[in-house]
Amino acid sequence: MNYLDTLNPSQRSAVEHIDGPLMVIAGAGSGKTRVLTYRIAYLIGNGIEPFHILALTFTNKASKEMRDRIQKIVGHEAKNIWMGTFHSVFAKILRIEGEKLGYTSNFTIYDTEDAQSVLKDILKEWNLDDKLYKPSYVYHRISKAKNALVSWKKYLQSSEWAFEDEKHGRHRIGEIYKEYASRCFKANAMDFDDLLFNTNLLISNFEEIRQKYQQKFQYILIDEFQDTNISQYSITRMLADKHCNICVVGDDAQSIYSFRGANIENILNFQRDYPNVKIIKLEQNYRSTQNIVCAANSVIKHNKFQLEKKVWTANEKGEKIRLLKANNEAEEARLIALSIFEEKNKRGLSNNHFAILYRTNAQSRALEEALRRLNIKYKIIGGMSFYQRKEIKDMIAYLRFSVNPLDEEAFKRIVNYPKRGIGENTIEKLLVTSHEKNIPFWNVLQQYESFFGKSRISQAINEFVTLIKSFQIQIQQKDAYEAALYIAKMSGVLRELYEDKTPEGKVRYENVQELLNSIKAFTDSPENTDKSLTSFLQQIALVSTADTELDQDAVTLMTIHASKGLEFKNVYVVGLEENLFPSQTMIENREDLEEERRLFYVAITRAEQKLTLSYALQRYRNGKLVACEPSRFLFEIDNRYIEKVQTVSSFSDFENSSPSKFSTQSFFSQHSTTPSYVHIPSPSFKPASASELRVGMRVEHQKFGFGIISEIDHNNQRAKVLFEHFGEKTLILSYAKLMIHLLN
DNA sequence: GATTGGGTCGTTTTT
DNA sequence: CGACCCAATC
Repeated sequence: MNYLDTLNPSQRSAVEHIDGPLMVIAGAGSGKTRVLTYRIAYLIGNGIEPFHILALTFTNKASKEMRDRIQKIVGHEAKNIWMGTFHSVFAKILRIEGEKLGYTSNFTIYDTEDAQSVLKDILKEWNLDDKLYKPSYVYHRISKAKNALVSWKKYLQSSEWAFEDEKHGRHRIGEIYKEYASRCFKANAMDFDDLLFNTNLLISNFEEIRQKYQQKFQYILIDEFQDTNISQYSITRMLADKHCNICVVGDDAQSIYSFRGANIENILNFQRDYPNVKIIKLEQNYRSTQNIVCAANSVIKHNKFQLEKKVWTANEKGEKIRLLKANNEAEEARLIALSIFEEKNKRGLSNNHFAILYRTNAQSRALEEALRRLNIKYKIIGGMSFYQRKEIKDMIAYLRFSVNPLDEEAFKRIVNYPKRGIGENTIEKLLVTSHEKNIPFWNVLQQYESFFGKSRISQAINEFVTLIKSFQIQIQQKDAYEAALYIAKMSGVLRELYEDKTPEGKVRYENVQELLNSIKAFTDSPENTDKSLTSFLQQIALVSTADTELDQDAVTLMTIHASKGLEFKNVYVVGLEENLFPSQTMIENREDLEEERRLFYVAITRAEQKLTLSYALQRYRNGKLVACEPSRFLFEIDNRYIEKVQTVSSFSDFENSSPSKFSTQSFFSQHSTTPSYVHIPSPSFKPASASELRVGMRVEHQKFGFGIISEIDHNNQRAKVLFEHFGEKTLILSYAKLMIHLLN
């Protein structure tokens, strides 16, 4: 097996360990994915059947990538490995076995929005103060309980949880939890946490199911183990109970998901639960330069909680880490965009070698604008995903409701969209009757007249019921695509959007078409054996923001959380300001601050060759401009690895630097965003590359901006300039005074 | 029951 | 700045 020869001794011993518990502590960039894939290939090479292997990853993308890589070594057999995220694998199992718990196989998966909407209804009905009982907070609390395997019954009994709630004056959370669980159950729906919670119930309460899956999953592998929660660990432990062939891979220094219930102590628990565990540490980093690795180490050493580990690298020393200071958010974005532009020119890199990482999704705006101005292609991972758009959620709600007519959240979205004359009062009446008499509202709907009598409204409701029933028939008879197409047409959603001729309306129409295309792709793909609509819905409910394809040539913008597991030649980490990163809410708690620092560690270790950090002195928050201080994390990096970059960052800096380097000239242009030409000031100046020349500009003594040279035309002594502006959104130029700055 | 306008409010990270 | 909620009208 020649692929083994490419491994170092630690990696190799991890790969060749077949039986018994194994824990791999893998530092950043130490070839963790490689070890996992080779290990699975090695198991198969040693006669273990692929369908006896269960591999759990953090994102769908990671599992897809791993499956592809295994396939390259072992061939088509890789298809039979059970591989996926915790949520997707257990959703699959629940579809098969869920009846034991009272769910049907076409249960709905409620996303965060659906779940919070259920909670909102309860809080409203119970007249609870929605400041004290914010749906997001209640949801978080219930989620936390579920992930710690605390049922609503236990929650109500436990003094510990009640104590925590009473401390904040929220003594009714237990009751809300109970009501919420009951409503989800009646809707034949599970939220994200239920997928794990119910799997736990299934495996612990049903002997025959436990044995069945213990027998099936003889070899279990878990990636990103540091980010698993109690619920996830409990499932895998029960599954591994018989054969004890469980291999976990993780890095305590990269545990960044405690807000989702991730429990870093699982690493310690694992050693306690499996005393004969073999522990292997992967400490050589193959990804980054020495400077980057050392800087990362100098940061993480400030944390108290960590396993002993020395990450090192044999790579070259590399450049120092650059630190940029900007006056404000917009300028920070400009500096980054400019740096990418110059870096591309200087080293012939392409867009996909760059990533910009930030703490919160909202930070992407300024960056987008700056990149657009320089015509640099970019893509944003996360933020508002395709499936979260209103028109898509509406369309999906039709599909969901047709598949599962108990799905209350889907019902509420579509019952009066497009308009049918069924208003809020009617819906409210309907749902109250359903809850009070304990009759599924789908039944109330069908017998609306016998409850409320004949009226214009009952007419509308009957038509709606007939419509949905026709959809149900389509679903039974046709594949997912044909059924969905029928539903899109007959429901009136397509027509409604088609008739909207505003630009946004057109985009929405196209988006729904795009959704239909993706359903077509789903039914056409030979990899999907189950082509039902149910199966499609299940899959899309669990796609994550990090699953987006990365291969097109664009600069990647994303949160640090979404960047886990990825690597880029050049990385920019922006917004390093106190109260932003580390975030304000994290600063109050010492332990949380450690997690925040791990987040910084993750950000740094994404970079292969060049790392740039930046912060702004002013930033907009709540629409107000506030002064910012540099992040405490910046002071924790050992000075040896940092270079502070003096940037020409404002017009006055520009004007005050050495006068001999300037020349002024008049300048005419139609519009600021179109490229313009400027004359190169001194005939003797022959810039070797575009990046050696910058242009500053002043209009009417106050508006100002910078341009950068994108092309040099030596024959005509002129250069093409792309202008960008700050201070004004659009600036139509009629006359400007230019200052040409020669960097050399 | 639908449509419009004004006012308020808030900001972490995600399966 | 924008998303969301509520009250006042058609």
